[in-house]
Amino acid sequence: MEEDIRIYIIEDDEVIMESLQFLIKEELGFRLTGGSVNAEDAILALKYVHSDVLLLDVSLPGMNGIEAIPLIKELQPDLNILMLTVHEDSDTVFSALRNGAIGYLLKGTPPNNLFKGIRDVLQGGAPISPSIARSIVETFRVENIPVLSQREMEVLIKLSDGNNNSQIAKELFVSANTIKAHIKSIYKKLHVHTRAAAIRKAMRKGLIK
Amino acid sequence: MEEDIRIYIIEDDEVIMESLQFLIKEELGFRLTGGSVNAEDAILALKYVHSDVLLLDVSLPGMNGIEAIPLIKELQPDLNILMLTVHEDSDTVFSALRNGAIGYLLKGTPPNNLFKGIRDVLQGGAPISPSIARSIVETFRVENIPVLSQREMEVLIKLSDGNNNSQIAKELFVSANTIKAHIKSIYKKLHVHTRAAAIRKAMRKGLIK
DNA sequence: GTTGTTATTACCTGAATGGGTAATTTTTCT
DNA sequence: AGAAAAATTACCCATTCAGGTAATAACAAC
Repeated sequence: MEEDIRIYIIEDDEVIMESLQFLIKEELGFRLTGGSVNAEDAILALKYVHSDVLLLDVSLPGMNGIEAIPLIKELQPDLNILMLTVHEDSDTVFSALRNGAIGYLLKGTPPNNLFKGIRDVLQGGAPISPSIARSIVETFRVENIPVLSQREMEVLIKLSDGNNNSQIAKELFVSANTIKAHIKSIYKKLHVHTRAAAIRKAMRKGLIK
Repeated sequence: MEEDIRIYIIEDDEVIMESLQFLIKEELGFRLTGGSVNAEDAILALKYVHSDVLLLDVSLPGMNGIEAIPLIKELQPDLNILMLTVHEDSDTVFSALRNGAIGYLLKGTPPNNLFKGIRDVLQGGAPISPSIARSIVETFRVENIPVLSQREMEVLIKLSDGNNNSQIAKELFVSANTIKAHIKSIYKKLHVHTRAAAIRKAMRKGLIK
């Protein structure tokens, strides 16, 4: 009773795009959620379409795939990004990984390897050098420590003390509406939607003790 | 514009009790919130009376002062407990400190020292060996790790993931009311009143990661 | 065999939260 | 000087939370 793996594709080459779409549509356990021919369009679409895996071409017209990664991660932090590349150029791959991609697939790879790579990701692996690559990735990735403004930090700390919005407002001599605004902003930066989750994430990231 | 320091006394010796009550009533900046002649009565009263400092006689009829400490701490975790003792018996003092008392006052102490001792506490000190005692206390105190039941832990973890009550209810196959009950119980054990504070405390205590 | 803890559910109420949108002011960076 | 980011406030709305009270059942401890 597994759910389909939802896949989104960003690829400008028509032939490759159609071939990938065809393969995914036909393969059991996979579902296509959409596709774009450039990063800019994709970023607009990805605000609304949620997927498990993104196949992202490295070379795109306009913004290239690697530049797009952090922007996409902003939208969907938990989306697993796999780069699509023609040859295994280590510089390219490394900067992709450093930016937040989880692995890469070679464009010439046979369908079965492609599917295996995608399934690997969902099981916590990283395609191509399955396990080792993953640990390298973790090491190299620049720990995306969210930057909260000074004011947001003050709010966060009081939040963690168990204060509610109006209590914080009083202590900081501003209106409760302001505190709400700050908290919304904190949620956005930490990618959470509740106070409880915000505190946990903030503690894990070392923002508060 | 300082607020009065609110003091509660538990002392079975009538003479000493009256003498302390008199002193506190007369002294500027101090206010008596109540008194009991034994721990059992006090525990009932302390459910309703909030104070800053509790003067607690070591030797009491029935439950002694030291045994009473953890029970009182359950009711008012932030209450500063000062033991009243006749002689500086280190065993007694140490077990009091280990149980959660913050310091001790000798019964023969002149009024001014008494007041100073109490003021010390409110300023983060610990009477008798003002600063050093404090750090010793912290070291010796058995870290009262709250014991959450298995079910409460499950709820806590899901809470920290940012789930709300009804989401947790679904995942655990019980009603949202049940989750509410568990969360209330968690709050009681952790001495908090909000989710945010619960998460922080739980993380600090190592209950969750 | 009674007492205590845990788990479960329910109902009520007022307060608080999270999300959306929008606008102004101040700071900061370029 | 002009653009971008941070801080401020406001209003609306539906949902959620926190606290209080209460009751039942299962199970362990004493």
